[in-house]
Amino acid sequence: MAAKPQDPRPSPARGRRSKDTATRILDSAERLVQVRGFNGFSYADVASELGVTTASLHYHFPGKTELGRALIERYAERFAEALAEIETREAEAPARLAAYAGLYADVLRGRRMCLCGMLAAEHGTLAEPIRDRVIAFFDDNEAWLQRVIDGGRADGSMPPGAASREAARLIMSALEGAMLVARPYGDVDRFDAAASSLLATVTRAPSPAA
Amino acid sequence: MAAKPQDPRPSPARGRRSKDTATRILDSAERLVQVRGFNGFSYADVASELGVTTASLHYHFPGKTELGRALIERYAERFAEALAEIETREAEAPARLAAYAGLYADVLRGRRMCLCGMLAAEHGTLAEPIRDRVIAFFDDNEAWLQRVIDGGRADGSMPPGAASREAARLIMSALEGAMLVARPYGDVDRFDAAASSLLATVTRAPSPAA
DNA sequence: GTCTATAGGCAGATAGAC
DNA sequence: GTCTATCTGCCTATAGAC
Repeated sequence: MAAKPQDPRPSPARGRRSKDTATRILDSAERLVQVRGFNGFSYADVASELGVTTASLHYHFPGKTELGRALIERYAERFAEALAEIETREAEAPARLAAYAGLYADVLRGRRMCLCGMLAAEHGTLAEPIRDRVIAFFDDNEAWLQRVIDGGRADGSMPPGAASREAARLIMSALEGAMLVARPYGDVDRFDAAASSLLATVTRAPSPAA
Repeated sequence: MAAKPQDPRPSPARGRRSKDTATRILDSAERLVQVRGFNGFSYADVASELGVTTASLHYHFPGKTELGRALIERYAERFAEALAEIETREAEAPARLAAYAGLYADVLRGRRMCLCGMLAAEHGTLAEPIRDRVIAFFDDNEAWLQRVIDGGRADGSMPPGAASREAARLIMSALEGAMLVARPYGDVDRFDAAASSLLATVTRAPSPAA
């Protein structure tokens, strides 16, 4: 569903050769958006990185909006797969939350911002199809987090507490913010520290007073 | 130290007439950066908003970098004043933290992102003088929060807990992230909910287990 | 201080040859 | 699919008149 029908396979035999052009465009553009922002990169940047012309990019993605749309769709797809993988790998809610934070840390280690966090900052300048998908990404993340929290409370691995929806929103927002702030410092430790103290407060039992 | 010597006052008698041009430029550019990002606005945007030409802007701020620098400096100055005002108005640490979060909520109500949060997202494309000042802004905020937390623990208005520096970083990062995420939704309530559950966890006593 | 005029470059985008 | 060539428009920035 990404960009083209493209079933009549091109030359590289589709086995495990070099990726096709559309994929390489997405890879390059994705990194550029995560590092420089959607308004901070151009077709020319991608083209020169790939050694092709901008006309070629326009063949695969007619406009910057379509490229952006494809970028988020692929990103959200991969993120969803990573979340599913966490659920099969980690049984308990606290470990799942820690692994979730680890996903963010991995992105940050590549000196990148979360794609959708970046687009959220620029949302005032984005076309509607892109805005909509940014929101859908956040909604999906929240829903997953909420399910994890509810599950953890049900099986006793998480203490009871405030509404799970609010907790889910806090976790996602705080991790996005921790990435945002850590990046100018070039300091992943700063993110890790924020993430672990966040998860510590969410995971620990509520105070006796509560 | 903002932009010009400008002591030989111009026509408007400097009493309480319309603001001078440099100030009006800063006001317009500030809003544009907070809504659209530094790479999402142009001199032409500011000029048309003010009914002047871009050449006039270049007289006051030779380049976009100098404008950005002036923008942050003024923003940081005003933020510092707001923090000082909070300290005189609120005696106890929890109230001070709530007022701090209220500052962010006010910005968000104007449909704006924190200026430095926005610039942090774009930091990969910014000139060094701007990057440096973004970091300085965050450092100042963290230092203030840490002092508030330490003070609250000393006077008993805050429970003891993990390192105050980490707590300060978490608060600032989480509030920046809550703004970032809430803005595409156009939903200030979403921010308020995240802020209050954040402050609730920071303000409440640590768990019996801890 | 603000203007007109303009330079010079880069942006996103398209037509049409190969 | 990818290229060359080109368009139009916007961008930052400057020179010089008023």
